[in-house]
Amino acid sequence: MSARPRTPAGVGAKRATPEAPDNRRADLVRVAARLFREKGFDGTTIRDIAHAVGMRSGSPFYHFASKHELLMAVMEEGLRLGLERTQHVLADATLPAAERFARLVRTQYGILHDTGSDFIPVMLYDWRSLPAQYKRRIIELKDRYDAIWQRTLDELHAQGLLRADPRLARLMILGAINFSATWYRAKPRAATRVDLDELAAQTVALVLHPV
Amino acid sequence: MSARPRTPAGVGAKRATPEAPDNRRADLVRVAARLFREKGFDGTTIRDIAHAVGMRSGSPFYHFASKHELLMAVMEEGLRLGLERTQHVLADATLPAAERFARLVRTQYGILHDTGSDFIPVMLYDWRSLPAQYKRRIIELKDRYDAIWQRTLDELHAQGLLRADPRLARLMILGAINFSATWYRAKPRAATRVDLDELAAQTVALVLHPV
DNA sequence: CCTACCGATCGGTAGG
DNA sequence: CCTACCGATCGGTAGG
Repeated sequence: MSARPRTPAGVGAKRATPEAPDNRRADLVRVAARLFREKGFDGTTIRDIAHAVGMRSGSPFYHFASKHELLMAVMEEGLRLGLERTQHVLADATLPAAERFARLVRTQYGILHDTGSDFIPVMLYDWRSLPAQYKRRIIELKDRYDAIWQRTLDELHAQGLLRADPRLARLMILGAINFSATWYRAKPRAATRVDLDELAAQTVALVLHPV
Repeated sequence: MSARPRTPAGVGAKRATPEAPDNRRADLVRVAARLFREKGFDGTTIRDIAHAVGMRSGSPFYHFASKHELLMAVMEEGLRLGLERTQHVLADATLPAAERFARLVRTQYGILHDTGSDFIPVMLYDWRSLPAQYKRRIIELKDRYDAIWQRTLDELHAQGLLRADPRLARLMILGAINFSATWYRAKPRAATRVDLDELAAQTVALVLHPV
């Protein structure tokens, strides 16, 4: 009956080992992301999450005041990680806009489909379940995300490489990519397999109009 | 206790008025679609649905064996209606592929956003909640839907108007359109308003490469 | 289609 | 972080 506690290794440490300070909370967020993605927010119980990290059913409430707060933590973590990866694409300021765009697209596919990248799909598909008061906070982060894309798309439009209103283009392109969360599987029948590099290249080919 | 009445439309019909034969079932499907779309399948109770059509909480089970069967009916109705509208676009065989494509796109936006068109969004966002046994039936209809799009996209690709693998193009284009279910509102601040005609035109501009 | 109801589940809490 | 538990909700059913 016990697959449980995980003795604190440190001397007087209460819950944090020196090597991994307070990673129980992080465990909960990561596992919750995976389960929410698989079964949805409503389809996942606190008990599911607790047991998946070796806790009893009441214990997650020691780390989170409510199930909704855990949902918000998942989304926040997703945007934090996503922003980091996305901003990294812009580090090289000498890159032509078209090349920068190709990397943004590839990065977004990674954010959706890399192993352990369950946070953003949860945000996309369980947005409805997030209480309004938490939404504001997440929207703030999401706006910074969008702004990065918008700058590059505006450039492409100015260069004549993008033939649609840049704001709508952003919504449509991110829509096309994000929707892959509903159909893309890393391991389909080997024959039909498309990897993320190929998928990204095809996305670029679809929307960029060479001059 | 099989819940399978279906009033015979004939002489001794029990609950059906002459003007509206057996429209209680249809009422349930329509109202369920709206509520599922707004609050999700798990976020909507049978009581919500029953009360919205003026029934008591147990009565929907006179028409549907389970909540899941009601969900399937919603999706089935959506695909039936969607297939009808989509096939209608193909009626004029003389239309050039590009024009046919433009109409397919516009039709799909209508299917997502016209008043009362809540069925397909439910399919898109609550697919996870449909039991596997029902999925097969819905997938069959969905495949016919996809096939219509695929034929037109294959033509566009052959004509050099579409610069991506046609199968991936279908997934990406329908993704871009379908994702509008998450952000498009018919009545935003009047200034930023985009109507469905404009949205469709911009989508075509984004992906078609004029030769 | 209604009344009356049940069994199970679930988020959350008290107290240690 | 665990034990033990509660109140509410919910899908579904019996019987008319």
